[in-house]
Parts: sequence; C-alpha cells; structure tokens
Amino acid sequence: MMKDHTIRDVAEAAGVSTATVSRVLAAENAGRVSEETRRRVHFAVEALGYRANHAARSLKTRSSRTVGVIAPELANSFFMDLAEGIEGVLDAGGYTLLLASSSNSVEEEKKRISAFTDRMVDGMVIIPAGSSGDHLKALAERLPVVQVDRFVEGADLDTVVSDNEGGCFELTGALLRDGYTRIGFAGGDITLSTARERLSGYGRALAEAGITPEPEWICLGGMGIEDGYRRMETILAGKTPPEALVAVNLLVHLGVQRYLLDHPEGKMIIAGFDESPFTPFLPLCRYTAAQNAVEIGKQAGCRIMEKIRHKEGRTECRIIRLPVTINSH
Amino acid sequence: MMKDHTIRDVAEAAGVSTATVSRVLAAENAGRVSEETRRRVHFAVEALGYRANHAARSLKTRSSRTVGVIAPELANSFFMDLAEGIEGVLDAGGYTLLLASSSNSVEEEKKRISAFTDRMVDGMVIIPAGSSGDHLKALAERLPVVQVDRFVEGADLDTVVSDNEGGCFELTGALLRDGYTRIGFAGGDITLSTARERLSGYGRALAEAGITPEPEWICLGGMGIEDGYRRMETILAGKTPPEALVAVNLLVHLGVQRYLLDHPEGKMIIAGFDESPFTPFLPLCRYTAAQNAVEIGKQAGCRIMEKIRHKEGRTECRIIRLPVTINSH
DNA sequence: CTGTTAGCGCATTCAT
DNA sequence: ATGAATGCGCTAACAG
Repeated sequence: MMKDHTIRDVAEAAGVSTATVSRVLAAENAGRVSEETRRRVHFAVEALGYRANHAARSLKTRSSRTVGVIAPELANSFFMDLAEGIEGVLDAGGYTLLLASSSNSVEEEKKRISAFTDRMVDGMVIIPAGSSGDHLKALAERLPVVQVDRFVEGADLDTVVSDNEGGCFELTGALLRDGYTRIGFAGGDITLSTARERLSGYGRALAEAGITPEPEWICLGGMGIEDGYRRMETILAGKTPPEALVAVNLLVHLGVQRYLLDHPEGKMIIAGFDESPFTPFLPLCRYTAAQNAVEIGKQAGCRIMEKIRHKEGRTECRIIRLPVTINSH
Repeated sequence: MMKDHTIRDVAEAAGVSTATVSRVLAAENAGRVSEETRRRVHFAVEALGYRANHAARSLKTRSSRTVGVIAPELANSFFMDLAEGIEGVLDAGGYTLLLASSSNSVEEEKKRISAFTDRMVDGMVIIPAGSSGDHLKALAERLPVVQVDRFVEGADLDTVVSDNEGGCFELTGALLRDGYTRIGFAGGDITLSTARERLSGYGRALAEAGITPEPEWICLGGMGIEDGYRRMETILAGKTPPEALVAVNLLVHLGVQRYLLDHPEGKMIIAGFDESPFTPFLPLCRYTAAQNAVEIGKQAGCRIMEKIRHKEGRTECRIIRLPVTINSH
C-alpha cells in the first residue's frame, strides 16, 4: 500500500522546491513555470501517486472548491434532478458538490448551513425549507448564494425558479377550454412561494374567464400525499363540488387520485403541476405542467460558479424564470 | 458582521491557553479540565460565536468527522431513502454525510472515492456502480467501508442488502399459488448482484414447483424504464408468451406496464420487486416485494459508525440481510 | 523563472 | 489541571 506523499516528496522527486510544485498544481493560473519544470513535476506527481491534502489547502486558501446544496429532502426526485443538474455544471468546473437535507425544517437548514460554512464551501445553492429568509440574507453577505425552486421573503438573492404562475395559468386555461367551469384547486402550503404563485395563476385564469370560484373549491395546507388525500375528502364534501381540479404538485395530485381510487363515486378531471414517469397511469389526469428540473439545476450551477469565480459582491441579483411545458394525457 | 474568531481569541477571552480550549472542545473525551475552566471556555465560545476551523482540525487529526456516500444516481428514491436512513444515524453520532453520484459508472465511482479520500472522510458507504470491486477492496484497506444494496465480487466487505433471493422466491411463489404456471422474468443487469439474486429466487421457485420455464420467458439486460419497455416487446414476441411476469425492479416493472398500456392486447399479471406510492395505479400489478430502504440505510449507518469508532481493522466482515415484505394489490 | 520563509488554526506532546 | 512549543501540508509573499 502506497503511503501518502506530501508536496515535499514531489518536490524532492522532481528536484524542485515545494513552491514550484504548488505553482504547477495551482490550476492553470499564471504561475509562471518553465515547460520543462512543469513536465518534471507532473511526472513526479504521477510516479508517486501524489494527491494534494485538501485540508491543508483549504486552511491556507480559505476555499475548498466545493459548493453546498441543501434540499428539503433527499427522497424527492424533483429535488434530486435539480441536484444532478447542479452537479453536472460544478463537475465541469472542477468543483465538488456537497449535498445535505434540511428535512423541511428551517432549524435543520440553519444547521446545515453552519456545517457547510465550517467546511468552507465556496458557495451554496439552497432550496429553502421555509419562508423566513433572514438567515439566508445574512449568509449571502458572506458568500455566494443562489436559491432555487422557491423564493424567500426579504432577502433579494439570485434565484432560479419555474414560471409557476404562468404554468398554473395555462393548466387552468386548458381545463377551461375543455369546457369546465367549476374548477377547484388542491393547493398547498402558501408559506412556500411555489404554492402561492400557482394559486395565483389558477386565480388569474378563472378571473380572465369571468369565473368566481366557490370558496370551498380552494383547499390549502400541506404538500404531501396524505395532504392531497384529505384535501380531496374536504373538497368533495362541499355542496357543489367542482368537476375538475388543479393540483398544486405531484404529491398532492397523487393523494387526490388515491382518494378517488378509494372512493370511485367521486368523478373528477385533474390537471396537475409536475410530471413523473408514472403520470400515464394516473387515470384522471388530463394535463400536466412539466418543470425542467435538470435545467433549473444547470442554471443555478452556472450562476453560482459565476459568482464564485468573479467574486461578485452584491451585484444586482438576477432572477431566472424557466418555462414549464403543458402536456395532455 | 461578526469576524471569524480563532481558538486563540477564545483562549484570551476565557483567560486560558489555546491548549485548554482545545481540551474542552475536543468532544467529551477525558481531556481533564476543571469544571470552572470548562465553564469559562464554554462561555467565551458562546460569547464570540466561535466555530472551530474544520480544515485546521482535519489537517491535524487526519479525520473530518464525515462519511461519504456514493450512489449510482441521485434521482432514484430508493437510493435516497437509503441515504436518508444513513444520514439519520450519522447525524445522531455527530457525523456529517457527504453525498455524491457515480452516474452508474465505475470510473466515476473511482473519481468520487478519490474526492472523498482527499477530503479525509472517516468512512464510506457505497452502492457499487458495477461488479468490479478491486478498487473497493483496496479502499477498505485504508478506511472503513460498507457496501449496501449490492454486492461486489472479490472484495469481502461489510454489506447490508435485502433478501433478494428470498423476496423473489416469494414473489414467484405467490403467482404460482394463484395458479399461474407460465411465469416469465423481466430481469435486469446480471452484473449486479441484485439482479442475479432475484433471478435465482425466481428460478428456485419454479424449480420447486417442478416447472421448467421456456428460455424466451426470461429476458435480461438494462434496468431502466426503457429497458423494461423493450423487454416486454421481446417477451410477447415469443411463441407461447407467459401469462404472468416477475419484474426485477420498479423501473423495469414500470417499463413493462407502459408497454402493456400502449399495447393493451397483451394481457399479463405482474409481480414486481420494489414498491412506490404509485404502485396502486399500476393496473396489472398483483404483488410487490417492498424493501425497507430506510432501514437498510440505518443498518449501514450503524455499521460504518461502529467501524469508525472502534477503528476496526480487518475484523471479519459482517453481512446483513434484511427481509422484504410481500404485498398484494 | 524558482527557492526561502512564514504562517493558516488547531491538537498534542512535554513540562510544570 | 494547565501552558508553551511544535508541526500537520500547503500557498503566498518576498527575494534572488
């Protein structure tokens, strides 16, 4: 087994000083070194199987060539598609991704942020767990931050999100064009910007059609499967239940369909935000608004890399909105 | 904005030496310090908002209190359930999880491993991307390693996996008890231990029932949705297609059902390994074998923590097999 | 273009 | 029980 070599070993093997080795290895920056020396150093590195000590480098440079990503949960393919999009960009830029879960809790999110700053990540991409963003604002004073998928109040940060309002407007519009007028909204947690924006798009579509929805057609709350299930129960309990429904996200959509599967007496046409490989099997699903999660991730990855590279201070923060695709089934 | 304080600042504020601060902060080990001093140090730490420099500590101790997890892909809820199981255990033990994707490539896996060792992770949990495991074996010489979900050849490593053989035996048995005798197997990549073991369980069930499957009932290959789709095409093209089918995993299962959705003339009852919240909507699905991914993760987390704590050298490696649950639909 | 030197912040002997 | 001194491996001035 090959002992761990240090930069000094490489220096000796190549017959140069450690500073020279460091210059050769320090990226393709302007560390002026003769071609011959460079070659010898590289050779020694190969021969010894040298790997730079990351901790020592970080200690010295106060940078770790990593960016931290915090998602509300790991077991959510939308978030992970996002993460993979980010990872691709970072990889290409020689950066490594650190991934952690906030378990949908702002408290946990704060802990993760601390863990990441302790590890001297050069930047962070965050899918905020909640709506309070003071800690994110404070964080952004210290290092590059990009928020994705969701907004947070009171912190103007670089942001990459889908066009939730427009998407839900279209989704609702598709149902309207099919002739439905009594359209409900199986909504979500309005402390999340996504849920608010989607509700807003739904509302605008109805308004433009001159329709005033019954209050009991609109049902808000959590955004999990169980929430969708109970939400459907509530909506069907109204006097004049809607004949069609817009679901705020995939999980609520799934819960809604599960309820309808268990209680087939309730008929309903559904247009749902988000898509999945399983969507073709959801019997009541008529339309979906597909987000391009990987692309969101890529954009976020590019943005964070830009900010890191150019050490952008508080430049005006950019907000990127990506379109969604309406599909019919 | 609060400047970053060092251990020296804390020492001064508390009127002690840096060595003492270090002793107080170095976990709850036997660093003998008087209660009074300890109190003063803690107070100073709080007052200054001191956070130890992780890089410096790692450089000195050659440990980072992190464990790396490598999954073949992030956007796979089975792997991420696993990861969350691991994370829970690590968290409780004061360790941090680093997560990376090998993109189903052994080459990428090697790169990730290097990135992790560079970062001085104290141990690694790996879902192997392929069947070649020399690099894993070599890795295990250097630090604690646990492989999960899948086996790798030629490296005896600590392992946590589901009872794939038994699960598939039961799954097939359930179909047999329903009276089906012509049962096919929409299998997967037999370089993966999971696919091999499941095939084996299927074979044993048929053998015990005295049934010899037609060769064309068994179809192997990739383990994605598209693979399942094409696999179904192949299986139905045989002279005497089976009347029921065991699907090696969720993705192949999904692909199979998608084919059958597009070609309703093919009838088929399906028993599939793995489950998902969408399973109730798969019309042809009769049985599933549900793995407890979170539990696998927990076990793996516990095992890696044990090995790290006790600096277990090459103790005999333990293989943990977790049962799966057969559900009918 | 290259070598010498001086820390980065911490844990850890070795004294006391 | 505590302090002083040393060095982990690396990069960044500063010289030459």
